[in-house]
Amino acid sequence: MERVTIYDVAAAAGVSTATASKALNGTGRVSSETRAKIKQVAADLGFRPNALARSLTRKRSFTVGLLTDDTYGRFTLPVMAGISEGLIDQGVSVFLCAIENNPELAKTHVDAMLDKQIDGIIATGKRVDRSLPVDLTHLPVPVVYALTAGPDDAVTILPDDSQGTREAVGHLIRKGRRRIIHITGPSTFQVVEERAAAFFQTLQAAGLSSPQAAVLYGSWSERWGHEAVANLWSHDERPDGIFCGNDQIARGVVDGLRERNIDIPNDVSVVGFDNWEIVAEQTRPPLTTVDMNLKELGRQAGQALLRLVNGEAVETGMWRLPCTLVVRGS
Amino acid sequence: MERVTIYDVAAAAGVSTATASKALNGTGRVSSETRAKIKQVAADLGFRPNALARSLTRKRSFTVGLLTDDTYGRFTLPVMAGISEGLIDQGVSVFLCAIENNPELAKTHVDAMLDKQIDGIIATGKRVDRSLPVDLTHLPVPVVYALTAGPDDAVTILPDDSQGTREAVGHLIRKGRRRIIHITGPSTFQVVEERAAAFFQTLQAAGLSSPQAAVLYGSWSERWGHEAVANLWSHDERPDGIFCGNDQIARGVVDGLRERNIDIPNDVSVVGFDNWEIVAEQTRPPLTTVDMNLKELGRQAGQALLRLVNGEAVETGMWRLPCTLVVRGS
DNA sequence: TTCTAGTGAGAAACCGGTTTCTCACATCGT
DNA sequence: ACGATGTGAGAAACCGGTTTCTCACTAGAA
Repeated sequence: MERVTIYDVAAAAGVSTATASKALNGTGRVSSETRAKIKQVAADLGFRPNALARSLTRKRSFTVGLLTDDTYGRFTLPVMAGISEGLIDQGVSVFLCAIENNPELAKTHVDAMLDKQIDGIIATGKRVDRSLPVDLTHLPVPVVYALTAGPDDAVTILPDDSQGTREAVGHLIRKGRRRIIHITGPSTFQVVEERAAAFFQTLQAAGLSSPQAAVLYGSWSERWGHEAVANLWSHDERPDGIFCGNDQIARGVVDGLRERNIDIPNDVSVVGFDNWEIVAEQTRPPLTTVDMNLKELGRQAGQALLRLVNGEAVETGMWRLPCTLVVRGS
Repeated sequence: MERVTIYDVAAAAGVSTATASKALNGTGRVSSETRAKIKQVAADLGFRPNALARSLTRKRSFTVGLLTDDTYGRFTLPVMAGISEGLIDQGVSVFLCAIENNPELAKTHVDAMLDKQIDGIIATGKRVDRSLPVDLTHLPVPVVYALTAGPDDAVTILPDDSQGTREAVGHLIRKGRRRIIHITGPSTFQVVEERAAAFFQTLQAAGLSSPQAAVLYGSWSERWGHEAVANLWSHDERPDGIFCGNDQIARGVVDGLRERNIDIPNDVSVVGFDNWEIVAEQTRPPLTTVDMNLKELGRQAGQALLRLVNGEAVETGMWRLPCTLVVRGS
């Protein structure tokens, strides 16, 4: 079970390791016959270069670190899958580190990754207006931020919440809804503000009235959606279109409406946010919702990091990636 | 931003790199004064050894691979967190590879990890009766299986589904329930069979009748739970205790019962499985459910792998880890 | 024919550590 | 006073690659 080294290949091909290395990597000057022969021998022997040794001289480990504070969350895994998918053909692997909200743990992980000579770091989280509990600004490697706050001069990749909101509200308007409200999370979240602003703007652009009361702030829970419906239906002025801040709220809203025997989507249309399939598909009826394309976001984060690692120029600042409306039954 | 090497430390301390290495690692023969001095110098200079170089000679990379087919799932992340938590103090990092159900992708990832000289692999999945789409039996590194099927002579770590079932059903019995049924997933799943068997056994041991109809097989969805309740309540013989195969089914059951104005937990008690907090806590009332302690499972998988890597003896076969009943309002 | 330029290949240094082996020197017993 | 033993430290080899630099040889130009 001994690994085949480049020495074995060189010996078997009757050349020096220098020539073998050059032949296999397509660098330096080697005649095409020699190159072909060495490649053949390497293939026959099942030679696989030791990435550690290679990294040592190349000063590139083909490894990136993914830092997240979203241990149980639903955001990290799709982002991770996207990163990994976008980088695997370049031979890049991903260290995933879940650091909860623990600064010491974060530091430990960052140090460990640095010691292992990672080429760069992608920081990701669950809130775009909070940064991870560790300072990544003066590291010897580039850092890309995804779904979490980073410094202004870094690349930060986020979903386009405004555009997603326009998609959602536009859909409601096209469905003929006129009394549209927005039930969302705590106003302390930046995305909540952003979506609320886009919400008002879209209504206004469509010439629809937008009373102050049209946005209800609460928590990110089903319970809040349920409760909001109870409040709304205790008054006379009832909406016919509801745009929710996430799928859990939407789920609570739909359940609340169904308990009142309100026909979805004929009497009231509901649109969620996140496209968390496990929630959206099991809601009765299945939720129409906004997908943030997290996998694509991860992929772009990976590509951006790789360009930075290669010293290529990358536009810094916030990148906004479009969301997609997924139309289902609500 | 140049990294400090052991040469810098040695030079600054006026010793050879051999002595510096021995002093810093506590190996070889070095006088305690010299050792102290070198350590001091290393600390002053902020020396951090290059893990790549170290791995090259030590033939230990302090890196393990985690292979999973559970891209969006809720199982992988807790397991991962447990592994990482249990290994980080030993300086071990984790490569996470989401391989979906794609054999080629799996092979690519495994090869990449092997090239990077990982010390071992943990294979994890979403079904204990399915193996990953890649053969891990003849690898040059040890493999531990968690929540997925592995060969008989390997270490496979699983939750103790039977014990979890006993906890759940025992709880119902202690609550005075006498007509207990089990609503669960497809009978093609091994865990479904296992839990059903433990279910019957527990009832029998308590001297309760166990009609064949007491186990209802369906899908892992809320919809199925909802539907099962509709079927049950269209007959006369109604249960007063329901043990569900997962929290989503339980969620459907609870919703179905609430729609029928049945008082939970006074008229009927419901127990779920998984303790998927996002579901269990938002159910009204919150779900009493079985927690599989996935984080602990991950931790143990990590420890077991590390022992194998160190060449220590580890008992092979299936390890069953106890589940914990989490009592909430249902 | 001689000088120059170009080509293919290898020796050796290097990346940054670890480890073996050797050796000078101090200590001890007799 | 002398050999046996023990101790601290360094030279050098090594891990498995990559890369620079040198060199022999060939071909073309003058």
